[in-house]
Amino acid sequence: MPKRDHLLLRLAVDLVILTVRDDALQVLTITRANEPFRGQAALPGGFLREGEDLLQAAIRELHEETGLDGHRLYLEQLHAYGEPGRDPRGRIVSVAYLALMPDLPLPTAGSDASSAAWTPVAKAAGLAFDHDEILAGGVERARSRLEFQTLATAFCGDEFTIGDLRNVYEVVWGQRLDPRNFNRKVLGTDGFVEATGGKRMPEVGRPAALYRAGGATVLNPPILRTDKHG
Amino acid sequence: MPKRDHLLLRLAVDLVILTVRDDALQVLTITRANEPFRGQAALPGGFLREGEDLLQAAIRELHEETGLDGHRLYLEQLHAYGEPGRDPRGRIVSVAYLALMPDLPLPTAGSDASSAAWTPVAKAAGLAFDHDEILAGGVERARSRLEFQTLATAFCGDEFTIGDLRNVYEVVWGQRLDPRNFNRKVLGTDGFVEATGGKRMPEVGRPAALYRAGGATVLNPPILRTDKHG
DNA sequence: TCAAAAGTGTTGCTTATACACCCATGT
DNA sequence: ACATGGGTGTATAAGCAACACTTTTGA
Repeated sequence: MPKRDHLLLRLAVDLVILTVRDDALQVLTITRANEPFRGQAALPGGFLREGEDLLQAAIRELHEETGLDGHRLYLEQLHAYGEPGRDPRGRIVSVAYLALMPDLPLPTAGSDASSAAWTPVAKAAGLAFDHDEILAGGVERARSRLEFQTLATAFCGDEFTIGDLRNVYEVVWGQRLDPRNFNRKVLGTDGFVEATGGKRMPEVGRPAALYRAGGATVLNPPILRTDKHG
Repeated sequence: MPKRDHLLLRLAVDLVILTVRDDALQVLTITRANEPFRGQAALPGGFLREGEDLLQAAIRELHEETGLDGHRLYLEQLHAYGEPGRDPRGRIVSVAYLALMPDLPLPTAGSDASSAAWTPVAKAAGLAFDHDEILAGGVERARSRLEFQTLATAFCGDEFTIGDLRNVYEVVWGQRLDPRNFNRKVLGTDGFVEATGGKRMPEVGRPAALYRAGGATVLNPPILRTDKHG
């Protein structure tokens, strides 16, 4: 058997970690401490280890970079990138994962050891490697997922108002939604959210009922972007 | 840097090649000539080579197994599988690709060198490795794609009737569709199909107009499965 | 003339959208 | 009182499923 059938390579797992923060869709980036691309922003990630599944590696990297428990976050595989020249260090294939999380204070943030920072997706150009492309794929996946699945709740904390949820949609899609119709769509979908019974006082205006994420994952009927079709 | 950060592995590309044949959704399987799983059915695939992109590898494997030009087929990446124990030969991560093609005679079929054969998806249990799971993922992706994209035409030849196209949907979804409504949906979607001007005589009944694939890829409005929501 | 598949018209139900309107709070 | 966001009701429009009906062929 020819040698070329036995190409050995390393496998990286890169993370597109998204949150909604300050009314903007933001992505967690790190500043590279080593060459190549030293000092440049990049997506967090690392190499697959022995005896480790891809998802396990994604959860581990997520924990290492943010201190968060990846088991409790929404995490899905995005795409594999394997262009020969994509990493100057050699032949490295990357499997990208998408993580969605609420705007929590990062446990490792503030420590000198961590260079993780939130960057608005709209300003996150010029990432290292092919991470611009990976980020674009992750953002588009998230946008699309909101249409057909209930995971907008993954951007919210344990308790949230319908207004919070609507804000997630508006920020992720970059599009205004009718608050009244949105309300009914969400409450009319069994298992999307369930009332906690509590209320939250806004700075101004009527108190809003609080909800937590329901058991459903598919969103039927879907909540469609109107400008979806180019 | 610890050694475990430098795990070397091989990367395989496996293909879920689907067609509609004899009114059934069928998948191309090969019979394994070597251990492990010698003599057992499996999805076609092979190892990534030096200097080769993942998609290039998929196109190459497709050509080697079927003799077909992968550049002319619908081909998309499905998912990466990396469970440590998935391949007895060692640490092998597999990236699965989905290919859709019309029911053409395979150029390599019939030759002793090739063990490629069409197997109805409904009967394709017990494949080698984790290929049952990969196949299931590919089939579900194809079913879902038909709802929102125009690629049902990828299952048809250069020229086809609306009835042919409807048969693709019915077979892939395992669901009957109203011929009259289907007709209007397809013809009412700009760029889905364009008339060639020709007609085809069926064995019995009125001749049907012939069409070829149009330029559109997104299907707006979508053609939805009714039983979609479990 | 009949069977079978292609294709058109129409009806009525189901949804979505747009927007009028009311509710509950802080200032 | 009024500004502000939360929430309900409703009319109009659009979409789709169901099905009656016509067309075009071979036998």
